Amino acid sequence: MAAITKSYESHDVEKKWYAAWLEADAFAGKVQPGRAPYTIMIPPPNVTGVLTMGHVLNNTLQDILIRRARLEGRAALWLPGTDHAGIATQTVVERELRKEKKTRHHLGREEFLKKVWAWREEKGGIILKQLQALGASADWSRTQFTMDPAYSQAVLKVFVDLYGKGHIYRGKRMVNWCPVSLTALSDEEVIMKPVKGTIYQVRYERADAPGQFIEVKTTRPETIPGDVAIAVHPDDPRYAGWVGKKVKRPIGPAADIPIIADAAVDREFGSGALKITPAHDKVDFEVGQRHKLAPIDVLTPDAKLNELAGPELAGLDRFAGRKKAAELLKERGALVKEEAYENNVGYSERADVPIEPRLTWQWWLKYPRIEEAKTAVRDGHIKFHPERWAKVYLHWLENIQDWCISRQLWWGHRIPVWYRKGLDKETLTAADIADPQKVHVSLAGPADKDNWVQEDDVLDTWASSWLWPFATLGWPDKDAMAKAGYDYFYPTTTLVTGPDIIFFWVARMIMAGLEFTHPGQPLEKRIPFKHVYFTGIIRDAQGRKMSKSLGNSPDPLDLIAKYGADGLRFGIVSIAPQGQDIRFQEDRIEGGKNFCNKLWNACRFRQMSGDMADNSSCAAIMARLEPARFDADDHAILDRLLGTTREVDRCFAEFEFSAAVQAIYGFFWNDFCDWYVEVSKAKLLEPATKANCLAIQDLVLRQTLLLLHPFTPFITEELWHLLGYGAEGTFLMRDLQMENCSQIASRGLVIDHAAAAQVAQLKAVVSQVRAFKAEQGEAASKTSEFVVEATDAHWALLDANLAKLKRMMGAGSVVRGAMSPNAPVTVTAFGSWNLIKQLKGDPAGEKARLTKELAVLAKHIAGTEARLANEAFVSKAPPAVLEGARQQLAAQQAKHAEITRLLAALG
RNA sequence: GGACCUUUAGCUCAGUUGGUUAGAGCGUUUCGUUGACAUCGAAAAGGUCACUGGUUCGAGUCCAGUAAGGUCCA
Repeated sequence: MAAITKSYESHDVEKKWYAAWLEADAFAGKVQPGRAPYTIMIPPPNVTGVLTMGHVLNNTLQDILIRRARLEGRAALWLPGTDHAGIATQTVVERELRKEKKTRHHLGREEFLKKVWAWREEKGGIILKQLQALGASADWSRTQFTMDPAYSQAVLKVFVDLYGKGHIYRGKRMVNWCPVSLTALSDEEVIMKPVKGTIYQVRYERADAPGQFIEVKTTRPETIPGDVAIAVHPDDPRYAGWVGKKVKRPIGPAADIPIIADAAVDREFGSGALKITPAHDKVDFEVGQRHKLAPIDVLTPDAKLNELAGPELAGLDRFAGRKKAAELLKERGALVKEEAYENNVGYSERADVPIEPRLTWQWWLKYPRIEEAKTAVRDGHIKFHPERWAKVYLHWLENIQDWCISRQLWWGHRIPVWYRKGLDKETLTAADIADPQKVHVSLAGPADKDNWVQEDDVLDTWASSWLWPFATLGWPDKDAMAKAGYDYFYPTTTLVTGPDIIFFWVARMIMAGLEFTHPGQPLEKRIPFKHVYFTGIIRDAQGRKMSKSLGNSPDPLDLIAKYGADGLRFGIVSIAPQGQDIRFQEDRIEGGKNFCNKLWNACRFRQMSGDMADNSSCAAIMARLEPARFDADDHAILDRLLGTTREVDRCFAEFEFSAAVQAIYGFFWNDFCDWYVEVSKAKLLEPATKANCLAIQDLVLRQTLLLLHPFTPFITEELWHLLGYGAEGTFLMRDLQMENCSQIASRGLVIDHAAAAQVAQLKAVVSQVRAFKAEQGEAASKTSEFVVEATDAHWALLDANLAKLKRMMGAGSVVRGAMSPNAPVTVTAFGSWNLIKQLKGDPAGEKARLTKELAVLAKHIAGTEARLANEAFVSKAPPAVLEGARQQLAAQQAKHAEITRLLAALG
């Protein structure tokens, strides 16, 4: 067996084991009848994406879950992949084209798509490689892409299917138009931002009564040429005589527009009159419809004013047009006032420019299974962690709007609709669309393709990724489904994602799963997952979101190089409390690295302490234990091992990953390294106790490696082999099923809890004596001399543990005797301790010190006495609490008496 | 405007159904390299648990309200 080196070097270990795992096909998700499946579908990262800290957190958690599932003996499948990210990917390739002074239109659709595929082959999906550096144990042989042929078929089939069911329709409606990407967006892709701008108060002159004006307030004067009416509230007495009259449009082509009455007008806002511009505002559009007013669209698709805006404005972009419009209004005396104003403006998520409400033909989806989707979460078939997100989810479903699923892009799933050649798409009626002679909708397309033209638009990327949990398992192709294990792995077990895509993706996947999987079967068979774990968002130390533009995100690959993948994983999980945002601090990652080194060195100590014995299984190690030789420390460490194992079990059940890591950290560092390993040093010198002590160490290390493996897979696999826990050619990560507490306990291990409790008391004495030494200026490593005055019972206990105590507290000798007034003293729960120093004592200083301690003690005693004197407390508090208080008081009083006695001796 | 979250040590955060004198890591200070580990060890200092009321024998924890910060929806 190789000797363990002095410090842990992550790089080679990571490379070696990842390659070995891949070689052994250890990540394969296989159907294993008789075992429960555990399935995770990766939230497919954008194919243009690179690894961010958010991905690190998210994928570390998925890897933790999937590795733990393997250790629990479940058939684990973690299925990876990427999505095609319509706008993002098309933008990346268009940017490259621009370097050659070309646009996609120069190439044409077919050639452009070839370029995108070439880009994807060459540069897309590097994030998946990066995930491997993190140790992700996904089944790479199953990697999927939303534009793969089979996946695409599923997407198109769903379109045709939903169209056939009447869920999809084509409609000319107001959409969120991105003037940079030149496509419609869904409501979810619009981000509302408060914007400081100007509000203009504009007056419109009565056509029939010159000199009379009606005033409106607007932030968008450049749209005045598109005004078709002025609206007032029907019950507004100020305008009772005005409705039905006409006013002159102050700029743009001259026209008289009517004053109309509509209840949608807010009487409190401005003067209570509203300009109606149906082509450029959602509310105005609805008003226009009600009053049968034809919209006038004064903007081009890239948000420049068009000729309908009139010659002064035509050709200007919307912001320049706004300024110009204000100037024109001023010149014509129509501008009453302008003032600073802040309002919420919708921005395009991708292009970060204000969207334009725009009237266009689009494909819309009426969501299926809305009620079932609510039920699934409300009744707990799908559990959200933390639970509170359920409320956000349900609220969205309560207010759900039809989904605009068409995008004016080339990269994506082209909508499987064909129009008869020569049809004017702009003027199609609902009846036309329903006519199979005019519009054809199918997977295969029309037989006589030459007579038809396919729809130009593609589907929203989310209209493909909402099928992810089952389209990745071969759906809807029966053979592919059988091969992928669809019936076995679906519904999946857990989804790990960020709350920012709860509507985009989570809610839509639920509806898709309910609609398309296992028709006719109960809801719990059709849901796409049983648990959804929402991670927090990683922020920088100042609490800002990490972003490329701020440059405040560290490169995870740099962190891996610096601290190791295990260090990064351990660190990031330790600072990720459930459901809260995370402030990233690199020192926590350093802490992860240090923990790995500590683990490494504890194993190194074991290896140096004695020859390795049979470590081939938990049972083999248990057989080496000698319970008859157990001392209190042996009982205590095994007690803590079992307690920690139980705690980690609980944490996994509750999705409390950081708590799990902290439990393991505390146990291993404080209980094992700081105490048990140290007390072992005395035992290992004794032939009678050595073998048992080594067996206990072997057991603790083995079980700790198992608990840790999901969090730090590389170092645990390495140590597993270095300490002989696994045979060559086997893997902890694949071939091992961990024993749980009850299994260990059932092998005849009996923990003496009283003995374990005694260790806590001795620890307290050691700690107190160490502090006493430090206070007295004695170095911890110095072997100090002590005289102890104690009762027979206390001395007996101290005497039985003397070798260990001396080592732990740094004592040369500890002898029983009377306290000397010339030596400093500390009063412990196990007698009074004199520190014998070469220098003469300092009675005055000693007196002051003890007096101070006495005062603190007296305060505590008074508090405890008051509590116990309270009749209500004594009669109502539970017996255990009462007994605790009484014992505490007795201990405090005994210490008080002892210090009083020592003070008296000082004179 | 509606909903939710957060507020505990210098910093980042734990604190499970209310129960002794509120914890951890980092940072700070002091001391220390004897054979696991200086990526370490020993110890110390540091908190009016945001605020105001209430319930209770007992409140960081439960209830009501206030303030500050944040997120989502409209």
